[in-house]
Amino acid sequence: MPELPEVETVVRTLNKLVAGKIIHHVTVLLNRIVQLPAEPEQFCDALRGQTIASIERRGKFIRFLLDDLTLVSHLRMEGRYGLHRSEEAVEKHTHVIFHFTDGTELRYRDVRQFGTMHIFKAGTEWELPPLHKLGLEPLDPTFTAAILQARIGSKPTKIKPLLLNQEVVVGLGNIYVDEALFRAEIHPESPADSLSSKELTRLHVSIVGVLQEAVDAGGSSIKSYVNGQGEMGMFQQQLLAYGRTGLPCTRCGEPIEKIRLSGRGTHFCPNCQKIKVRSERKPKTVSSLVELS
DNA sequence: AGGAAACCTCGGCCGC
DNA sequence: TGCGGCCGAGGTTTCC
Repeated sequence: MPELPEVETVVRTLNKLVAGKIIHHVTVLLNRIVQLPAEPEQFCDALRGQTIASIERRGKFIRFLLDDLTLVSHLRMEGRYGLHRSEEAVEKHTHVIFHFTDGTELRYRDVRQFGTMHIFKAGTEWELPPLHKLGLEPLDPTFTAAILQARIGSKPTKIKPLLLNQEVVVGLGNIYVDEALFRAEIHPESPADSLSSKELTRLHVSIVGVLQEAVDAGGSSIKSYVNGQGEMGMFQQQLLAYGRTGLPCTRCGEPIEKIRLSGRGTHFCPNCQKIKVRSERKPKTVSSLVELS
Protein backbone atom coordinates (compact mmCIF):
# COMPACT_ATOMS: atom_id res chain seq x y z
CA MET A 1 0.00 0.00 0.00
CA PRO A 2 1.23 2.88 1.65
CA GLU A 3 2.19 6.31 0.60
CA LEU A 4 1.63 9.43 2.67
CA PRO A 5 -2.19 9.44 2.58
CA GLU A 6 -2.45 5.79 3.57
CA VAL A 7 0.10 6.10 6.36
CA GLU A 8 -1.62 9.28 7.61
CA THR A 9 -4.92 7.39 7.72
CA VAL A 10 -3.35 4.48 9.58
CA VAL A 11 -1.80 6.86 12.11
CA ARG A 12 -5.11 8.62 12.76
CA THR A 13 -6.81 5.28 13.23
CA LEU A 14 -4.10 4.00 15.56
CA ASN A 15 -4.40 7.12 17.72
CA LYS A 16 -8.08 6.32 18.20
CA LEU A 17 -7.48 2.63 18.82
CA VAL A 18 -4.34 2.27 20.93
CA ALA A 19 -3.24 5.62 22.38
CA GLY A 20 -3.09 5.30 26.16
CA LYS A 21 -2.72 1.53 26.15
CA ILE A 22 0.02 -0.13 28.17
CA ILE A 23 2.18 -2.83 26.59
CA HIS A 24 2.17 -5.93 28.76
CA HIS A 25 4.55 -7.86 26.51
CA VAL A 26 5.48 -8.29 22.86
CA THR A 27 5.72 -11.39 20.67
CA VAL A 28 8.01 -11.37 17.63
CA LEU A 29 7.09 -14.18 15.24
CA LEU A 30 9.39 -13.12 12.37
CA ASN A 31 12.76 -11.78 13.42
CA ARG A 32 13.64 -9.92 10.22
CA ILE A 33 10.93 -7.32 10.83
CA VAL A 34 12.81 -6.08 13.90
CA GLN A 35 15.87 -4.16 12.72
CA LEU A 36 16.85 -2.49 16.00
CA PRO A 37 17.80 -3.64 18.57
CA ALA A 38 19.56 -6.41 16.70
CA GLU A 39 18.18 -9.06 19.03
CA PRO A 40 14.36 -9.42 19.02
CA GLU A 41 14.58 -10.41 22.67
CA GLN A 42 15.96 -6.96 23.51
CA PHE A 43 13.18 -5.44 21.45
CA CYS A 44 10.58 -7.23 23.57
CA ASP A 45 12.36 -6.41 26.83
CA ALA A 46 12.54 -2.72 26.00
CA LEU A 47 8.84 -2.43 25.21
CA ARG A 48 7.52 -4.25 28.25
CA GLY A 49 5.55 -1.86 30.49
CA GLN A 50 5.70 1.10 28.09
CA THR A 51 2.59 3.22 27.53
CA ILE A 52 1.67 4.43 24.05
CA ALA A 53 1.35 8.19 24.41
CA SER A 54 0.52 8.92 20.77
CA ILE A 55 1.26 7.89 17.21
CA GLU A 56 2.70 10.25 14.62
CA ARG A 57 3.76 10.17 10.97
CA ARG A 58 7.00 11.29 9.32
CA GLY A 59 6.95 10.66 5.59
CA LYS A 60 5.82 7.07 5.21
CA PHE A 61 7.10 6.13 8.65
CA ILE A 62 4.93 5.60 11.73
CA ARG A 63 6.32 6.73 15.10
CA PHE A 64 4.86 5.27 18.26
CA LEU A 65 5.76 7.67 21.09
CA LEU A 66 6.22 5.67 24.28
CA ASP A 67 7.37 6.61 27.78
CA ASP A 68 11.06 7.05 26.99
CA LEU A 69 11.29 5.24 23.66
CA THR A 70 10.17 5.76 20.09
CA LEU A 71 9.11 2.79 17.99
CA VAL A 72 9.58 3.57 14.29
CA SER A 73 7.59 1.35 11.94
CA HIS A 74 7.52 1.22 8.14
CA LEU A 75 4.82 -0.74 6.32
CA ARG A 76 6.73 -0.97 3.03
CA MET A 77 4.47 -2.64 0.48
CA GLU A 78 1.81 -4.50 2.40
CA GLY A 79 2.29 -4.08 6.14
CA ARG A 80 -0.84 -3.43 8.18
CA TYR A 81 -1.93 -3.06 11.79
CA GLY A 82 -5.05 -4.43 13.38
CA LEU A 83 -6.45 -4.35 16.93
CA HIS A 84 -7.77 -7.68 18.17
CA ARG A 85 -8.95 -9.35 21.32
CA SER A 86 -6.35 -11.80 22.54
CA GLU A 87 -8.69 -14.75 22.16
CA GLU A 88 -9.14 -14.14 18.43
CA ALA A 89 -7.27 -16.52 16.14
CA VAL A 90 -4.01 -15.09 14.86
CA GLU A 91 -4.17 -14.60 11.11
CA LYS A 92 -1.57 -15.88 8.69
CA HIS A 93 1.37 -13.51 8.04
CA THR A 94 1.17 -11.96 11.50
CA HIS A 95 4.74 -11.16 12.51
CA VAL A 96 4.65 -8.98 15.62
CA ILE A 97 2.03 -8.80 18.41
CA PHE A 98 1.86 -6.05 21.04
CA HIS A 99 -0.14 -7.47 23.94
CA PHE A 100 -1.79 -4.78 26.06
CA THR A 101 -2.73 -4.93 29.71
CA ASP A 102 -6.44 -4.62 28.88
CA GLY A 103 -6.64 -7.92 27.01
CA THR A 104 -6.44 -6.45 23.52
CA GLU A 105 -3.48 -6.68 21.19
CA LEU A 106 -2.12 -4.77 18.21
CA ARG A 107 -1.02 -7.17 15.48
CA TYR A 108 1.34 -6.38 12.63
CA ARG A 109 0.69 -8.40 9.46
CA ASP A 110 2.82 -8.25 6.34
CA VAL A 111 2.50 -10.81 3.56
CA ARG A 112 5.72 -9.81 1.86
CA GLN A 113 7.70 -9.44 5.06
CA PHE A 114 9.27 -6.18 3.86
CA GLY A 115 8.20 -3.98 6.76
CA THR A 116 10.62 -2.81 9.43
CA MET A 117 10.61 -1.75 13.09
CA HIS A 118 13.27 0.17 15.00
CA ILE A 119 13.35 1.26 18.63
CA PHE A 120 15.22 4.37 19.75
CA LYS A 121 15.63 6.27 22.98
CA ALA A 122 13.02 9.01 22.57
CA GLY A 123 14.33 11.90 20.50
CA THR A 124 17.41 10.16 19.14
CA GLU A 125 15.59 8.65 16.15
CA TRP A 126 16.20 11.76 14.05
CA GLU A 127 19.98 11.30 14.05
CA LEU A 128 20.00 7.74 12.74
CA PRO A 129 18.62 5.68 9.88
CA PRO A 130 15.93 5.35 8.77
CA LEU A 131 14.67 8.87 9.62
CA HIS A 132 17.88 10.91 9.55
CA LYS A 133 17.91 11.94 5.90
CA LEU A 134 14.23 12.45 5.18
CA GLY A 135 13.23 15.47 3.12
CA LEU A 136 10.39 17.96 3.30
CA GLU A 137 6.86 17.14 4.48
CA PRO A 138 4.68 18.05 1.48
CA LEU A 139 1.61 18.92 3.57
CA ASP A 140 3.58 21.19 5.88
CA PRO A 141 3.19 24.94 5.24
CA THR A 142 6.96 25.19 4.88
CA PHE A 143 6.72 23.18 1.65
CA THR A 144 6.38 25.94 -0.93
CA ALA A 145 6.84 26.18 -4.68
CA ALA A 146 9.98 28.21 -4.10
CA ILE A 147 11.46 25.53 -1.84
CA LEU A 148 10.61 22.82 -4.34
CA GLN A 149 12.26 24.81 -7.09
CA ALA A 150 15.35 25.37 -4.97
CA ARG A 151 15.59 21.68 -4.14
CA ILE A 152 15.15 20.19 -7.61
CA GLY A 153 15.09 22.96 -10.18
CA SER A 154 18.72 22.60 -11.19
CA LYS A 155 19.01 18.82 -11.14
CA PRO A 156 19.42 16.96 -14.44
CA THR A 157 17.64 13.87 -13.06
CA LYS A 158 14.34 12.69 -14.50
CA ILE A 159 11.53 14.21 -12.50
CA LYS A 160 9.74 11.02 -11.46
CA PRO A 161 12.69 9.22 -9.86
CA LEU A 162 13.61 12.49 -8.19
CA LEU A 163 10.17 12.82 -6.61
CA LEU A 164 10.31 9.22 -5.42
CA ASN A 165 13.57 10.00 -3.60
CA GLN A 166 12.53 10.51 0.03
CA GLU A 167 15.52 12.76 0.69
CA VAL A 168 13.91 15.46 -1.43
CA VAL A 169 10.21 15.33 -0.55
CA VAL A 170 8.74 12.59 1.63
CA GLY A 171 5.53 10.65 1.22
CA LEU A 172 5.24 10.31 -2.54
CA GLY A 173 5.22 6.79 -3.94
CA ASN A 174 4.48 5.35 -7.34
CA ILE A 175 0.75 6.12 -7.36
CA TYR A 176 0.79 9.72 -6.23
CA VAL A 177 3.85 10.63 -8.28
CA ASP A 178 2.04 9.53 -11.42
CA GLU A 179 -1.06 11.43 -10.32
CA ALA A 180 0.82 14.62 -9.46
CA LEU A 181 2.72 14.60 -12.77
CA PHE A 182 -0.52 13.97 -14.67
CA ARG A 183 -2.21 16.90 -12.94
CA ALA A 184 0.75 19.14 -13.59
CA GLU A 185 0.96 17.96 -17.22
CA ILE A 186 4.62 17.04 -16.87
CA HIS A 187 6.20 14.01 -18.52
CA PRO A 188 7.74 11.67 -15.92
CA GLU A 189 11.01 11.51 -17.87
CA SER A 190 11.49 15.25 -18.21
CA PRO A 191 14.73 16.33 -16.53
CA ALA A 192 13.96 18.46 -13.48
CA ASP A 193 16.16 21.27 -14.77
CA SER A 194 14.14 21.41 -17.99
CA LEU A 195 11.03 22.52 -16.10
CA SER A 196 10.02 26.14 -16.13
CA SER A 197 9.21 28.04 -12.98
CA LYS A 198 5.57 27.91 -14.03
CA GLU A 199 5.70 24.13 -14.39
CA LEU A 200 7.37 23.69 -11.01
CA THR A 201 4.67 25.83 -9.43
CA ARG A 202 2.05 23.65 -11.10
CA LEU A 203 3.86 20.58 -9.82
CA HIS A 204 3.86 21.96 -6.29
CA VAL A 205 0.12 22.63 -6.42
CA SER A 206 -0.46 19.16 -7.86
CA ILE A 207 1.57 17.35 -5.20
CA VAL A 208 -0.11 19.13 -2.33
CA GLY A 209 -3.55 18.83 -3.93
CA VAL A 210 -3.45 15.15 -4.72
CA LEU A 211 -2.01 14.20 -1.33
CA GLN A 212 -4.48 16.34 0.62
CA GLU A 213 -7.45 15.03 -1.35
CA ALA A 214 -6.26 11.46 -0.84
CA VAL A 215 -5.86 12.03 2.90
CA ASP A 216 -9.41 13.41 2.98
CA ALA A 217 -10.61 10.26 1.19
CA GLY A 218 -8.85 7.95 3.64
CA GLY A 219 -6.17 6.89 1.14
CA SER A 220 -6.35 4.60 -1.89
CA SER A 221 -7.07 0.90 -1.62
CA ILE A 222 -5.36 -0.56 -4.69
CA LYS A 223 -4.58 -4.05 -3.62
CA SER A 224 -4.33 -4.81 0.03
CA TYR A 225 -4.46 -1.51 1.84
CA VAL A 226 -6.86 -1.09 4.76
CA ASN A 227 -6.60 1.24 7.73
CA GLY A 228 -6.18 -0.01 11.28
CA GLN A 229 -9.88 -0.86 11.46
CA GLY A 230 -9.94 -2.92 8.27
CA GLU A 231 -11.59 -0.12 6.30
CA MET A 232 -10.63 0.64 2.71
CA GLY A 233 -9.75 4.08 1.38
CA MET A 234 -11.82 5.70 -1.35
CA PHE A 235 -9.31 7.72 -3.35
CA GLN A 236 -8.62 4.96 -5.89
CA GLN A 237 -11.86 6.06 -7.57
CA GLN A 238 -10.33 9.46 -8.24
CA LEU A 239 -7.05 8.30 -9.76
CA LEU A 240 -6.66 9.76 -13.25
CA ALA A 241 -3.42 8.14 -14.42
CA TYR A 242 -2.35 5.30 -12.16
CA GLY A 243 -3.86 1.98 -13.25
CA ARG A 244 -5.71 3.55 -16.21
CA THR A 245 -3.51 2.10 -18.96
CA GLY A 246 -5.33 2.26 -22.30
CA LEU A 247 -8.27 4.21 -20.90
CA PRO A 248 -8.98 7.68 -22.29
CA CYS A 249 -7.27 10.63 -20.65
CA THR A 250 -9.86 12.67 -18.78
CA ARG A 251 -8.47 15.86 -20.35
CA CYS A 252 -7.95 14.97 -24.01
CA GLY A 253 -9.23 11.44 -24.60
CA GLU A 254 -5.87 10.04 -25.69
CA PRO A 255 -5.23 6.57 -24.19
CA ILE A 256 -3.15 6.59 -21.01
CA GLU A 257 0.23 4.99 -21.68
CA LYS A 258 2.24 2.77 -19.38
CA ILE A 259 6.02 2.57 -19.52
CA ARG A 260 8.70 1.29 -17.18
CA LEU A 261 10.83 4.01 -15.66
CA SER A 262 13.68 3.10 -13.32
CA GLY A 263 11.94 -0.15 -12.59
CA ARG A 264 8.51 1.29 -11.81
CA GLY A 265 5.28 1.04 -13.76
CA THR A 266 4.66 4.59 -14.95
CA HIS A 267 1.34 5.95 -16.24
CA PHE A 268 0.90 9.18 -18.17
CA CYS A 269 -0.96 10.83 -21.03
CA PRO A 270 1.35 11.01 -24.06
CA ASN A 271 -0.58 13.99 -25.37
CA CYS A 272 -0.92 16.16 -22.25
CA GLN A 273 2.46 15.25 -20.78
CA LYS A 274 5.06 15.95 -23.46
CA ILE A 275 8.64 15.11 -22.67
CA LYS A 276 10.87 18.13 -22.42
CA VAL A 277 14.44 18.31 -23.53
CA ARG A 278 16.89 20.20 -21.41
CA SER A 279 17.52 23.50 -23.06
CA GLU A 280 20.94 23.69 -24.65
CA ARG A 281 23.59 25.36 -22.58
CA LYS A 282 24.18 28.74 -24.03
CA PRO A 283 27.52 28.60 -25.81
CA LYS A 284 29.95 30.74 -23.94
CA THR A 285 30.52 34.04 -25.62
CA VAL A 286 33.84 35.73 -25.59
CA SER A 287 32.58 38.28 -23.09
CA SER A 288 31.27 35.64 -20.69
CA LEU A 289 34.58 33.81 -20.90
CA VAL A 290 36.31 37.00 -19.98
CA GLU A 291 33.97 37.44 -17.03
CA LEU A 292 34.77 33.93 -15.87
CA SER A 293 38.51 34.38 -15.96
C1' DA B 1 24.14 9.61 -11.29
C1' DG B 2 21.23 6.14 -12.21
C1' DG B 3 19.90 1.55 -13.09
C1' DA B 4 19.29 -3.10 -11.48
C1' DA B 5 18.96 -6.39 -8.07
C1' DA B 6 17.53 -7.86 -3.71
C1' DC B 7 14.34 -8.46 0.12
C1' DC B 8 9.37 -11.91 0.03
C1' DT B 9 4.69 -13.93 -1.15
C1' DC B 10 0.72 -13.89 -3.76
C1' DG B 11 -2.38 -13.39 -7.55
C1' DG B 12 -3.28 -12.78 -12.32
C1' DC B 13 -2.47 -14.22 -16.78
C1' DC B 14 -0.85 -17.18 -20.50
C1' DG B 15 -0.33 -21.49 -22.61
C1' DC B 16 -0.87 -26.31 -22.80
C1' DT C 1 -11.19 -26.79 -15.80
C1' DG C 2 -6.54 -27.51 -13.99
C1' DC C 3 -1.85 -26.70 -13.43
C1' DG C 4 2.84 -24.91 -14.14
C1' DG C 5 5.43 -20.99 -15.01
C1' DC C 6 6.29 -16.20 -15.60
C1' DC C 7 5.52 -11.47 -14.37
C1' DG C 8 4.54 -7.72 -11.56
C1' DA C 9 3.01 -5.47 -7.18
C1' DG C 10 2.18 0.51 -3.73
C1' DG C 11 9.13 0.79 -0.89
C1' DT C 12 13.77 1.16 0.32
C1' DT C 13 18.54 -0.11 0.39
C1' DT C 14 22.63 -1.71 -1.61
C1' DC C 15 25.58 -2.71 -5.09
C1' DC C 16 27.69 -1.80 -9.18
